[in-house]
Amino acid sequence: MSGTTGDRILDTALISFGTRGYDATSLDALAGALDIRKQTILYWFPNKEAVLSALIERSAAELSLALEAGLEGSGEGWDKVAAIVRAVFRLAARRPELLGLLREVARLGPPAATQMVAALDPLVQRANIFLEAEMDAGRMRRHDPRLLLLAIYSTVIGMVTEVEVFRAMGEEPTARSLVRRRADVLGLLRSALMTPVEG
Amino acid sequence: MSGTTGDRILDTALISFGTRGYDATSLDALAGALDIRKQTILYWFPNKEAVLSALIERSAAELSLALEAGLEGSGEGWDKVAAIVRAVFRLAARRPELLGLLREVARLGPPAATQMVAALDPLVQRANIFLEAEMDAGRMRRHDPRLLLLAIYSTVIGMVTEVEVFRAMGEEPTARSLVRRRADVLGLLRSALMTPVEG
DNA sequence: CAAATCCTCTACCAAATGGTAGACAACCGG
DNA sequence: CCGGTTGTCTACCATTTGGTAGAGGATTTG
Repeated sequence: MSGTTGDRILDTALISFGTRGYDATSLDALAGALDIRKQTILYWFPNKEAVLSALIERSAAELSLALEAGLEGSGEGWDKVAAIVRAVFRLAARRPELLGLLREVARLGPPAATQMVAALDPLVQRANIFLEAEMDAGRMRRHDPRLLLLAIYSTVIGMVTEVEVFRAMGEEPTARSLVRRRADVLGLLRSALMTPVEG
Repeated sequence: MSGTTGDRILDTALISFGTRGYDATSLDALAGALDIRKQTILYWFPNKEAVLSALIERSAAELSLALEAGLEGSGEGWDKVAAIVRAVFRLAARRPELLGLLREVARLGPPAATQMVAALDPLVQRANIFLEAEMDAGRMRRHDPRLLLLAIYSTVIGMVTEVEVFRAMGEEPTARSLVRRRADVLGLLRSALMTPVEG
């Protein structure tokens, strides 16, 4: 995967924290998955919390990178929103742990959640500015941009990370099902966000 | 709060599982909060998992009761959706643990998630039938009703339970902020779901 | 080549966890 | 008033947890 043992630890921690959860991942289990001893982890990080903290920083960076692309390129208006939503679904398919971690950290609360939100702040700012501009241009319905962002976040992240609910409802977590969900979310969001075209 | 010690245990477990989480709640802590010994818990329930299981059953019933009311009374079309969303927000204000538990159980996965979904199945069925009828009547945009339900679920539950994200973003969890979120969600959902009135 | 640095390991440890065994008091029907 | 049931407790226990202490091999550096 990557260079130092420290990096490998974070790689594995991402998967385990992002799927099983932080509490449910013991240092021993983490070490076991890497075929090293727990003391090696504690050499690279002073304690378990520090592993999470470093992981948050790294993951926020990767998340930002993946989504900034959407905010950067690709037209404006709805196209841009769609591009970002697509980017999130792409992440859900290729790196589900990353979104899982986001959710887990949100659940853990401070200080982890605070750190994650802080690390994602630039992204949030850009999104806010974009949304306001769209509203000013009359392409999007007026809303409090912060609330709007959180609503979009809830919807998309939920549709992408509530694996267990889907499984329990009989939806197998296949690539096909993910595509269907994406189409649905896109349709819903367009109706919800965009002002109807007149003509 | 209520009758038997078994009930009191569930009362307290609801709060703790629903806010701190299942893993983060030890039997000792649970007992401590009730000023009893952990062995008393293990007298009423064979093990920790059984506490969760009983709690799920009880909470699903309460949840159903609170929401069935919305599905039962109050007009049709949008009014009904709004009534249910309002019911959820009312729960968020009065019994946040209940929604917290829902979320926690969804995260825990089988068997807990499966049990919860099964217990809520009647509610889901009714909601599905309602949505299909609305679509057939042309009042709502066409969607796969299951996906639609999950999208609404994600949005509303997210906006109501992602306390930590809101806090980390500087939104204090006040009653006022909850009301604003409710208004926003209602607005968004109406645009997303309902076919525009023509005339 | 010696000394320091870097990295991983073995050996522990105290605290907490879920759970078992069984004493003991209160209560209740015959 | 007595035998059984019910409910809570004390006393343990094995396992797991996050973490410490420090030995020892490799690698770099003077």
